[in-house]
Amino acid sequence: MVTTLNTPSKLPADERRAVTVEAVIALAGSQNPSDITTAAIASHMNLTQGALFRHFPSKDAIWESVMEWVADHLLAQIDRAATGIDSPLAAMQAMFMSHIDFVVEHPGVPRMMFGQLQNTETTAAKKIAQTLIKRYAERIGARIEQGKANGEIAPTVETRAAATLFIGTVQGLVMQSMLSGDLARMRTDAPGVFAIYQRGMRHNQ
Amino acid sequence: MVTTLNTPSKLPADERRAVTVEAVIALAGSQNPSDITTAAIASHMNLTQGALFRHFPSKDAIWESVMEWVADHLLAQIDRAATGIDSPLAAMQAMFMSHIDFVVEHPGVPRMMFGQLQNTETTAAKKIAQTLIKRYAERIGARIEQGKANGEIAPTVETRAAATLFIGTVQGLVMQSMLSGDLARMRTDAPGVFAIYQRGMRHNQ
DNA sequence: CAGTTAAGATAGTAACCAATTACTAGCAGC
DNA sequence: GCTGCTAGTAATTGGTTACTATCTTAACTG
Repeated sequence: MVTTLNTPSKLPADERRAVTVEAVIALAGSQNPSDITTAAIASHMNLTQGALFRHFPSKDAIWESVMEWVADHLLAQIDRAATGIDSPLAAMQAMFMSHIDFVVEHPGVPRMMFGQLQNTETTAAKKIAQTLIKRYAERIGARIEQGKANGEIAPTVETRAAATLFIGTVQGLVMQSMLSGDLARMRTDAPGVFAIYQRGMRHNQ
Repeated sequence: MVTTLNTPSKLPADERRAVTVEAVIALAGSQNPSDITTAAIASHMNLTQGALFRHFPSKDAIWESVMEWVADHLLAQIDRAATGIDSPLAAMQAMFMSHIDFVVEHPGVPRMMFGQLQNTETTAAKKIAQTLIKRYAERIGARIEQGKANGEIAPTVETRAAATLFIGTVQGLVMQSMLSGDLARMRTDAPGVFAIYQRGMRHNQ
């Protein structure tokens, strides 16, 4: 009756791919993504290096899967945070905080995003990262337009600039916490930072 | 009378080091810093790879020199932009625009900064990058305090949060332009973005 | 102009990395 | 109980990288 709770040494292909993605995300939390080797990925999941290539045709394909995971989960998380909130500014605040939570839970994610966007050749993984940010900006932009129609947001605000600033604000927080090495600091700093953003957007009265 | 204007084949050590730094900055403008090889650096300056190690003990030492160059020049540029401007908010705007100009002129710089900050081991180059951002934040923080005393900036604004947001704002613009591949877009988007920031900071009346 | 030396060329080396290959254990279905 | 499939191992390959040892040359200097 000694049932082992460890993952079995052999996994079906789709599960193995999922575990691989998780391994990469975990590793990115503690080292520069650009020097995560296939050997490191494999050893982190108790597998030999060569076995990885039974499930992925190349290392690039691994990155592609990882970035897909990131895009799906991040967008789902901010969508979930914003549902049921009528006020555009309040919805944006919920998305902001939920994004921060996501990063604190998965510290490897911003590192991977930065890493992908630095590639000058357009890899598949980079394209996914680009699409993610584009969709993110669209969601924010829609709320801003709502807010303008609403009277909540000043009509003089440029929508594209405001969406850029929103994303930049998150990135700034991430960067500062990467500098200090204290990820939790992001959560405590977030409200004050967002307050200034909100103040810049809100229509007086 | 055929005086060649080309740089001579041999250079004194200090000049060679300066040229090396420039080569790295140029290369970072068109490729991921983490795969700039010593061979690529050397060939970009018409030198053999081995010759580099006459002037630098290691590749890390090259990165150290490069980051020193960045820190010195960026801080000098924003200081120059702000001198003689009494209004804190106006000074911050000048620093903002001047920072954007710096990045447009040296597109490799943000890439290198991101690259350095992703290293988890604390290299000498990373320490310089950290110090740079710390000093930058101090300069911005000082202006914010001036503005509060001045009555120009709302007293409710948290100084640290506002400094974080300032830097994040620049980073957001950089990131968006890296996404689109259109660096010049940064210049056109910058005023609208800064306007929102300024609106969030300013004391009403 | 001769002698010195700093700077560069050439040709390595050891370490590392992604990808491939030959082989094997375990299981399912006829 | 054999057959074939799936997932894995272990060893190896070709290529790249930072760094070095040794020889060569260009540029000052007295």
